[in-house]
Amino acid sequence: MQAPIRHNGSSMADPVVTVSDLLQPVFAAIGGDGSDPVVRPSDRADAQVNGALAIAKRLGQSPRQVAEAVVALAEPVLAGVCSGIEIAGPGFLNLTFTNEFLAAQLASAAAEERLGVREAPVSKRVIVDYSAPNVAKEMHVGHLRTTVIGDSLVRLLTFVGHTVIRENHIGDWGTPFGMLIEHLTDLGEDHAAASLSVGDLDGFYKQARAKFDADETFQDRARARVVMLQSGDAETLRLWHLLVALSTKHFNAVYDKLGVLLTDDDLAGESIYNGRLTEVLERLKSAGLLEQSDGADVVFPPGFTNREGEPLPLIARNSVGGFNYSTSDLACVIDRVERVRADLMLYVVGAPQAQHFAMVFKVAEMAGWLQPPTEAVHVMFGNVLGADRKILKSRSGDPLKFIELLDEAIDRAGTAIAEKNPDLPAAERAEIAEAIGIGAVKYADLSTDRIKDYVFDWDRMLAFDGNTAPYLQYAHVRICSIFRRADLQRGSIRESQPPLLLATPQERALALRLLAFDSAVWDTIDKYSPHRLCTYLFDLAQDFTGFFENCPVLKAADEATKLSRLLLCDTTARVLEAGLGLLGIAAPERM
RNA sequence: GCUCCCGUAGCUCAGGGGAUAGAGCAACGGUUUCCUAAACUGUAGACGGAGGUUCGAAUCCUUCCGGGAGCGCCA
Repeated sequence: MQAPIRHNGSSMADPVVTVSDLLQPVFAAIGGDGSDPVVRPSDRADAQVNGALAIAKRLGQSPRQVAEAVVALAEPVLAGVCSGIEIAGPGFLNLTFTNEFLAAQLASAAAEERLGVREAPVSKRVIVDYSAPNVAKEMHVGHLRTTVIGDSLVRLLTFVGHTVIRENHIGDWGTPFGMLIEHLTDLGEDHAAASLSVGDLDGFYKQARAKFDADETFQDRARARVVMLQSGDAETLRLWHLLVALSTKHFNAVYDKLGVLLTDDDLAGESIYNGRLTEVLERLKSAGLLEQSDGADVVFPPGFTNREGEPLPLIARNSVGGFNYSTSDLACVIDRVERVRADLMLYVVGAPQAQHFAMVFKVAEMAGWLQPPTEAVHVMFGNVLGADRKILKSRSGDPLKFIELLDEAIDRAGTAIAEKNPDLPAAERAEIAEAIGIGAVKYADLSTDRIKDYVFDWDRMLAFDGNTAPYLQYAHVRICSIFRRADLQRGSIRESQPPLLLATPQERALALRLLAFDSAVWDTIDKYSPHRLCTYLFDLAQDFTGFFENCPVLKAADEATKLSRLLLCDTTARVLEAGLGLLGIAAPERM
């Protein structure tokens, strides 16, 4: 058997990557430097190579001839890798891999911790800005996408070797805090703390707002309190800290239940930039960017217009001398570039903010704070809709509370489990209900293209068929079940390294899919689109069940086949678990 | 009015220059002495319209039609 093809000791288990690598010199020889072989997975072969068509076009030659020239050079290079190279259609090459090659690549991937996924060529410092709830407000369904998508991106980027810094840009500053602090003093600290720790942040906020709207003297107190807060009055800051602490306790309860990585160490609220806002203004001024407009200090980035078709400014300081979130976001860019020394900043924030961030990034570029290769990306996303195709609301019309959403998910999952698998020990059931319920919510969110709105549907996300978390988790459970039946440790199969025999179409298909984990992860990272990983995992689960139905494992015809299939099972389980893990979803051993 | 995002099967979604556009639900069939049928499997069904670029377009460009969002001192 041929040794796995590897380069520089780095992981190269993905056949598409390996073959692309091998064909690079062949295409360079025929089409010149930079000719891309364009190797892709294919429905009608193990892989297809499309690059000959592009060369033919550039050289003005017949595609067929170019393809033949490629084949002539490629055959020796791909000896042992491909059992067949066929020219098809206008000039595609259809590749069929040898079983030996696939087995060797898969053995190589299975031997690795990262299951064949390539490490990032350059390790970057990446900031992922996500979740960003508001202090003294209940987290609601509007925070679902940013939290879940951001967390998955953190896991993915970490997995391939980047240094990832999580930043939770909580809304802990601004004019509402005057009214909130005054309401706090009215209630009395102890009473307020008690009521807030029960988790009724919205009630507190609404009471404060109602008082503010109805009572002029309260308004005056609130305004005065804002000034005290901004001037750093010690007592006011103490009360403010109290509000922040009570709120973050609530955030953490949600994060805990949701199973995301965010902790108090990741808090980077708006308030931390407060001391640097005048600096932003000065630096904009010395860069010659600052202009006066209607009494405000503004910057006019090119390419933005307002309703009247006039240039649209980014307002750095308003006409009464106040700063706003544009100023704060600019200070934030400076901080991330100059203090944190980030190479890449991901802002996981909803699509409605697209123009705001485009303007902030543009101004930061103009001021020279944001320069290549440092990059800021607005990872935007659409809304979560209800059955009526409007933004998801609770029965009362308020935004759906995040914590209630999660409780309902766990509750529904628990009911389903009790029904489908009543034999499960009660102690285990609660834990599994959480894995299934939370997984379902996260997967429903991650599995559609983030840019689009999606319709929130309990029945669909908790269904055990289709592109859902439970379906993927079930595939994993079935594998665990096989090993449990056989009373075998999964690790022992791995260590004994039995030869992989890919005799059936289902085994080959499964092996090919397992080897594509690398491409799937990188494709997901390149586009910051977790749904691509979801699609891959769903395909993997389907390939696995095809294998499961057609290829008996414990009752295989002979011992060698059994061991080979056990290794396929183990590797599948590991990829499923790792893949779900990258989405922040647990893979229980039974359900 | 301007700008951005989205229109793929009855429904919910993939595919974002390559061959015959993939799934899942729902519909109508078939499969359990067998590792969890929470599964597998067969049939039927689609690129909003019109132009253009290209050897090749669901994919890129223009335009129109539909849906959503944003457009100066809130965040």
